[in-house]
Amino acid sequence: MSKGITSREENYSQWYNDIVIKADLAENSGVRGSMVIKPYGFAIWEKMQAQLDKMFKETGHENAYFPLFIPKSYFTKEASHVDGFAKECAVVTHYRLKTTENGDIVVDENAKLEEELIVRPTSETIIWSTYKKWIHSYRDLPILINQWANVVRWEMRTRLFLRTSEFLWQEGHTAHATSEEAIAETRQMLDVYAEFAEKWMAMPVIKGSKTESERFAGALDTLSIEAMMQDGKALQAGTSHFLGQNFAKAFDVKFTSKESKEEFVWASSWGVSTRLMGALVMAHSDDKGLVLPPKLAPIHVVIVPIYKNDEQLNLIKNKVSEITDKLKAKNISFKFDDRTTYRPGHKFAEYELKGVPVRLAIGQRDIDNGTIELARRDTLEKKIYDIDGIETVIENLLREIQDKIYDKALKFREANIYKADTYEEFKDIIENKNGFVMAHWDGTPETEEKIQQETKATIRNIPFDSPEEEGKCMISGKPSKRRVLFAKAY
RNA sequence: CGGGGUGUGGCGCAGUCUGGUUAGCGCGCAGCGUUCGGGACGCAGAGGCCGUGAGUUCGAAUCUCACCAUCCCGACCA
Repeated sequence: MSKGITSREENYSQWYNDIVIKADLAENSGVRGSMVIKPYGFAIWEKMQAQLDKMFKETGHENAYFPLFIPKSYFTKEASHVDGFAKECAVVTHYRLKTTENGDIVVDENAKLEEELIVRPTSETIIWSTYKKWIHSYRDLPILINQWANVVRWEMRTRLFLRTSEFLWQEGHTAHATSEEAIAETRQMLDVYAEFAEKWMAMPVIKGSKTESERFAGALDTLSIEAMMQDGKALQAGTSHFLGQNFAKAFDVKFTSKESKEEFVWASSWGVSTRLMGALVMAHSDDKGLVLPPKLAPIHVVIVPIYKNDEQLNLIKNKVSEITDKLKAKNISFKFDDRTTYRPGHKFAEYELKGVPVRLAIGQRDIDNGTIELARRDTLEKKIYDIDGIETVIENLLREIQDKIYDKALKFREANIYKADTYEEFKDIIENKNGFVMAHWDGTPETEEKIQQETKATIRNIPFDSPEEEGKCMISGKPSKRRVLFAKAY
């Protein structure tokens, strides 16, 4: 029984909170809806960032940085974009405080800004107002830029990592000469996200297009990857938007084409956020704590010494340094936990909580026999190995764990994805089985809305790999060419 | 923004209904000793203007009012 972690069965959402807090990933701050990301949590985020950044650069993108503040007038140029974000914007109205006679600090009303500044909820507007200056000719295109930044969306209800008022993310903003090229970029980046989710986070995802009503504010098309969490709910893990010429028109960004014609620029934008941390937790962890895929674990191997006196400890230390030299050579990260203030059992529990993939325990008994105990976090299995060659065992095991937790997540998803042909069936699955439902839909926002109202399930996306098949909408009976993905979502 | 809950040592809570000497408990913390192959044990410690303000009362953690903070559920959203 783990100390202080609510079981998934008992209360899934409390379980999630417990893991985030007890594994030392993050905590609530003094600011409503904003969290402190703690060193261990941030280390995982840094690993995610490093890999994503590498993938962005491999696909030809460069990093840049745009301002946190957006003048209100920029923000309001693209109508549907404003509609989408207006209700959740933090606004800066003053630039100075003053001290009153009784010592209170108050806003200085004389320091009112001429034009209010919006704290960016996303950066399309500030970036497109900048691109206007950069783009004149087809020779200036494409522009392939990413930025790592924080954004603020004033959410009604927040949850650590899954939805916070301020969050960290990356946002790519690209400009192209043709529609085809922008569409290809949009799709390419979705593929990058999917690859990252599956190969690094060990989290299978379903790629598809959003319906019109779920589209990003200002986009012509929004693509998403959707992952299934252990409670059967969907989590949107990344989005990539084809923006058409909407922002180019709003910000008057034109270029002269090869044919000497003046044309508006085509755009894409795409992003993933610290929400991925929440996805990572909910995809793999168990009632004992976090389970991390080795590729994102800050520490691959923890080594716990078991000893009765200094003499034994010194023997162990010597042996361990031989092992760690070999781990270093293989680029496997490790921690030798020789704290004298905690006993081994305490450390075992602690690293299980933190999801360290592999644990080694070594005591006098092992020194005498030339052995070492290895425990893997994903299955909690323990086994005795010869110290000789342990680094190779670990190297292979890390790879195996990475694959195994992916397989486990995939099997779980497959076991919890259903087909429904009637609305009765559909409602039964959504209410009683928890999971994804593939069903026919007539393509209208009205039907989508009705289903959401009645069941709380939404269309997560229209999967790319959903095969063409003749069907009838389960509500209206109108013809439908393929099934779409329904689920309750985070 | 609607509904509900909670504010008491660092953390988690009891005490509040039925006001009364010194506000308890568990964990944690600091000390000594014994321990150390799955969250150790003993001994003896430190640490509280009971969320804020006003009121009722001889007397308030406890009753009243207001405010603030925070969490959960809904609507909205990555």
